[in-house]
Amino acid sequence: MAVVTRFAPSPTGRLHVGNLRTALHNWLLAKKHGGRFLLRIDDTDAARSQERFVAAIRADLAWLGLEPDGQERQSQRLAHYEAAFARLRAAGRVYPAYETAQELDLKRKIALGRGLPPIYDRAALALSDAERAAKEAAGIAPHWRFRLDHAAPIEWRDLIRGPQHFEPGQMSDPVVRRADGSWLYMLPSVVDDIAMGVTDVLRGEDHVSNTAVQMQMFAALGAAPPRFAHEALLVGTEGKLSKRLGSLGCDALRDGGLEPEAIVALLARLGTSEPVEPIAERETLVASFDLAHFGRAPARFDEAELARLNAAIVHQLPFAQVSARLPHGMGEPAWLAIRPNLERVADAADWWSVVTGPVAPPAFVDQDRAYLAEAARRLAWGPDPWGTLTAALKDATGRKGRALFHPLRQALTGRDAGPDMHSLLPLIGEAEARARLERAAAA
RNA sequence: GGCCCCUUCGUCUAGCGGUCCAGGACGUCGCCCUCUCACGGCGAAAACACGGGUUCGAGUCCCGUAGGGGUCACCA
Repeated sequence: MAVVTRFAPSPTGRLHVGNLRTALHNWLLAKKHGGRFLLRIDDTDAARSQERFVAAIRADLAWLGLEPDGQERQSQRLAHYEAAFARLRAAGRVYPAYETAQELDLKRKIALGRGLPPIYDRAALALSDAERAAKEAAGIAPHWRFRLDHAAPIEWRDLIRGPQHFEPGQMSDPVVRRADGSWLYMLPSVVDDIAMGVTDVLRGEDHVSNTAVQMQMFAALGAAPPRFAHEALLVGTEGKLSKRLGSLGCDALRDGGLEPEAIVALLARLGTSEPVEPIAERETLVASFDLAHFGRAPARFDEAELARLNAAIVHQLPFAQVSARLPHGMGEPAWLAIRPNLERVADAADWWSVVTGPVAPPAFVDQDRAYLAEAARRLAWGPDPWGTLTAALKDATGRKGRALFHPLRQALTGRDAGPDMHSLLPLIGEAEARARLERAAAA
C-alpha cells in the first residue's frame, strides 16, 4: 500500500524548528516509500488563524524544498465534520455539556489540589432530560464532548515508541465542538485523515494521548486507524524546552543567512542514530531515513551546530547555485577562492569588497614600507603573479616566512588573514595591486 | 499530583547477558599540509545517573531513588 503522510500546521504563527522537523520527517517518510506528502492547513480556530501565516507556511516549505503533493484546508471541509458529528451523535458517542470554561478550570484546580488527576467528571453525562432542557431554556449553548468507551484499553504499536497502552477511564472526554459551533482539532483531524487516505501519522510525542482518543474516533467512524509514530521533542542547549527554540522561526533562520540544505541536513538526522553530516543531496537523506533510527529521549537543538553545518554546506556549494546571491561582478574564480573562508554565503560580499577595494592596511614601520615599495616595483603579471612576486622578493631581500608574506597580505587586503593570495591577487588585478602596494609604502 | 516516555563520551547515538578495559559522528585537543586564516589528512583525550537485586557473568533483565521530557484546554 502506498504511503501517505501529512503535515498539519495551524496558521497561527510562523513555522519554527520543531514544526520544520516534523514536516521534514513526514516528507522523508513519504519519499522513502515512494508515497505522497500532503499539507493540511488546520485552520478551524478562526480567531487565531491568519491568512498571512498560511502563505508563510507554504513559502517556508517551498524554500526548504518540501513541496506537498496535495493540499487541504479544514475551513473548507466543515460539511464533512458536520456529517461525522451527526453520525457520532446518533450513535451516542457525543454529548452536550454546559459547564463554563471558568467552572471547568475550577474543577481542574480542585482535583489537582487534592492530588487527583484533573479529568472531566462527566457531570454533563449524568444530566437528566429535564435538567438539559432547563439549561437550554436558560439560553446556555452547550459544547460537545466525545464519549470515550471505558470498556477496553486503547492500544497500538507506535512505529517509534513501540507498544502503547492507555486506559480510557483515566482520560477526559475530549471537547470536539465549541459552544459557538466551531470545531476543535481532535475530530476534524480524524475525519480528514480518513478522507485523505493518510496511512502514517508522524507527529511529536506531545500528541500521544491525543492519538489514544483518536483511535476511538477512527473506530467510531468505522475506519481503520493509520499507523502512528511519535517522535521525541527537541529541547534547547540548556536541556529544557527553551523559549528561544519555540520562537526560532523559519524566517529567522533564513534571515540569518542559513542554507535550507543545512537546516534539512541537521533536522533530518538530529535525534537519530545516523550521524549529522553536511549532506546537500536530498536522495541521500531519503535513503537513510528510517523511523527505527529514532531515539526516544528528547534531543538538543544547538544553533552553533547548525551554524557549523551551514559552513560545511557552503564550502561545497557550486558557483551556479549561489551566483544570483553574490555581489555584482563576482565570478566563479572569486567564489572558489573565497568559499572556504565563509560561514554563510552572505559573507562573500565582505571578501569581495576586499578584492574590489578600497582597503585600509595598517601603518607600517619604515623597514616594511621600503619592502612594500620594492614589491610594487617587482610586481609582474603572469599566470601566477603572487608566486612570481614572492619568489622575486625572496631573492632580492633575503626575507622569508612571515616577514616575506605578511606585509604583502596586509598591504594588498588590509587584513591579517584570509583566502589564499595565489587566487586572490589575480582577482585584484595588476594596476590595483600596484597602487595598493605603493600607497601602503607611502603611508 | 495521576498517567506515559526517557537517562551510555561536551552533543547525537551504537549496544537488544559474555565477542565492551564500550563503537561511530560532531565538537575539543595534538600533529601534518601550508606564505596567513580557512579547507583537507592523521591521531588523542572523553561516557554506561545512583542504589539494590537476578545471574557463573549486567551498559544490556527486575525493583527503587534522583534527574529530564510529555500530557491531563471550549490550543493544536
